[in-house]
Amino acid sequence: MGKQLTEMLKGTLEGIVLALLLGRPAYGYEITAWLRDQGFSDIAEGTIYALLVRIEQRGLVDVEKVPSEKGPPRKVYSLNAQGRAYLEEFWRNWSFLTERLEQLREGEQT
Amino acid sequence: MGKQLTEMLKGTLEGIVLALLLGRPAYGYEITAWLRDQGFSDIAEGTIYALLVRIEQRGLVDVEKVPSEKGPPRKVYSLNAQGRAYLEEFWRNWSFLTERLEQLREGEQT
DNA sequence: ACTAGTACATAGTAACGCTGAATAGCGGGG
DNA sequence: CCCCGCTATTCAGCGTTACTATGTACTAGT
Repeated sequence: MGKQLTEMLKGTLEGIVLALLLGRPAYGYEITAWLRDQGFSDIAEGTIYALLVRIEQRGLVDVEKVPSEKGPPRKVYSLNAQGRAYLEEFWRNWSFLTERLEQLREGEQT
Repeated sequence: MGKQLTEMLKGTLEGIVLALLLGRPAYGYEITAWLRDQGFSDIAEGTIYALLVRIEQRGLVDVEKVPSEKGPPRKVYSLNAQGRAYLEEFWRNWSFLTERLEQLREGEQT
């Protein structure tokens, strides 16, 4: 992964995962695979698990342990009320940033 | 500044400053003031100066020392060829990110 | 027994932005 | 004169994040 994109992901990756969890509950391994599908070519598994631990400790998600037929039990995460509020704040901040950058980008071709 | 936005700025603030410098050369104090104007209400001065040192050491900008009538001499930064290339890469990465997030945000109201 | 695929966890590292303080030059008011 | 306020830059120390690399554990197929 490019160093630039890695830095940009800081703070954003969390929002991406929370947004995904708003749509449907999911577990770490699944999320990693989905991200790779989306073009985040080599996001390390460790990154996702660490992130999930963080958002769990902050009380943004509920966790349920679900046995799997193909390996160790899955920890299925789902967004709770606090997580939804946090996600909304994320979108507000994201909008703020994109607006500023859009302006900058347009001003460019003057 | 919100913690969320602080994290989102990582990697992005650098692009913002480079994009600004593409438009016109500027010095640290000026850049800080401009950012505050743009709504980045309390970006620390120290942050900008550290960032400027970084991009200078990476050879993305040229520096010229210009005496000031109102204080110590200014270090005026201007984007060079390498910096312009780096900025283009930044915009590519930024586009990638915004596209992914736009998709996620739309999928939300389903 | 060995391998591969599934699934989670963690210690150590690097990079970035923030906090808080220090330094330095110049102007004007008490 | 001296201190205050504005301009302008610098630096040490901190917290957070994503990456690297490795380890654990369960199941199925050979």
